Amino acid sequence: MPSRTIAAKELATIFKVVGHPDRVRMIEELRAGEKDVNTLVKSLDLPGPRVSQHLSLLRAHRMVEERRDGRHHFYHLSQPEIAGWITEGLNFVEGRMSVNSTAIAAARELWSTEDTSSEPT
Amino acid sequence: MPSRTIAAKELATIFKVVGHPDRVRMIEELRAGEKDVNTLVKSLDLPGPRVSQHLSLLRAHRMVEERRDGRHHFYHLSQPEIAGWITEGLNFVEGRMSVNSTAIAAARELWSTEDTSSEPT
DNA sequence: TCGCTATCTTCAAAGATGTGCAGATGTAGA
DNA sequence: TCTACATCTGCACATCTTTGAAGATAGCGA
Repeated sequence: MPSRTIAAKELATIFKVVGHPDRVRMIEELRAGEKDVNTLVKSLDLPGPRVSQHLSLLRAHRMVEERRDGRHHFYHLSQPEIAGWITEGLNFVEGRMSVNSTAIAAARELWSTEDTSSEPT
Repeated sequence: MPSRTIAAKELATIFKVVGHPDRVRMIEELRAGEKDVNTLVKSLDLPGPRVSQHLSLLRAHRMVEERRDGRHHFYHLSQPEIAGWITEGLNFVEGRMSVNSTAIAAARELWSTEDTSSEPT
């Protein structure tokens, strides 16, 4: 199989994994640093099992890593730069139809400023 | 609906659209400039209707634009920079399991050098 | 003009995959 | 044991993908 076919398949996999609103939001939540499952459940306002499933998928694709402390499971991005890359996608969202572009601008504002990731002290 | 929810939904849509190997390859093919459908069919080695369907989806999301000349339908990226953005995703592919990383490196080589897009003379 | 061919799109149906939910099952601390 | 935290399982539902056949449009030659 030619290398560009392999690469296309792998890239598509990544895109597919990120291609869900809940998961996009989870990654953006984790941009600011590690969080435990319950915190995510509350801040995303989603049922527990659902968050758990999304995390399990992200974990399977090595996009997040788990750290356990007692009964708390903390997750963090294994490649924090991925959050910035995702945000860059907003450039291709703007200018498309059926989009409230002020909402996009606001989100970009929110997500570009919070880059306090994984830099311990 | 909060702006980050809207943005997450829109972003997820983009990711989902790009989240298919055929479509990744199509976008990378179009990076070098516009091509007609038959050329894509041959270079991707895919059945015609399938290419057409993928193009139709990309068109619906304003990622490509069509130009007709006789019986030929030419397509080009409406935002050529999107190809570079997709290639950046390779950074997050490398280092994951079950991936032949030399193939990824080769693909990056291929795709990063071909940036002769939409610059007419 | 008529028929033929090439190019491309659309449609419908079957199969594959992803999602959402509810309930059961771990796991750790009190 | 009881409770809180989190995951896992199985099923119904929805969406995506693939394929083949049919439809639209444009050029070409008799």
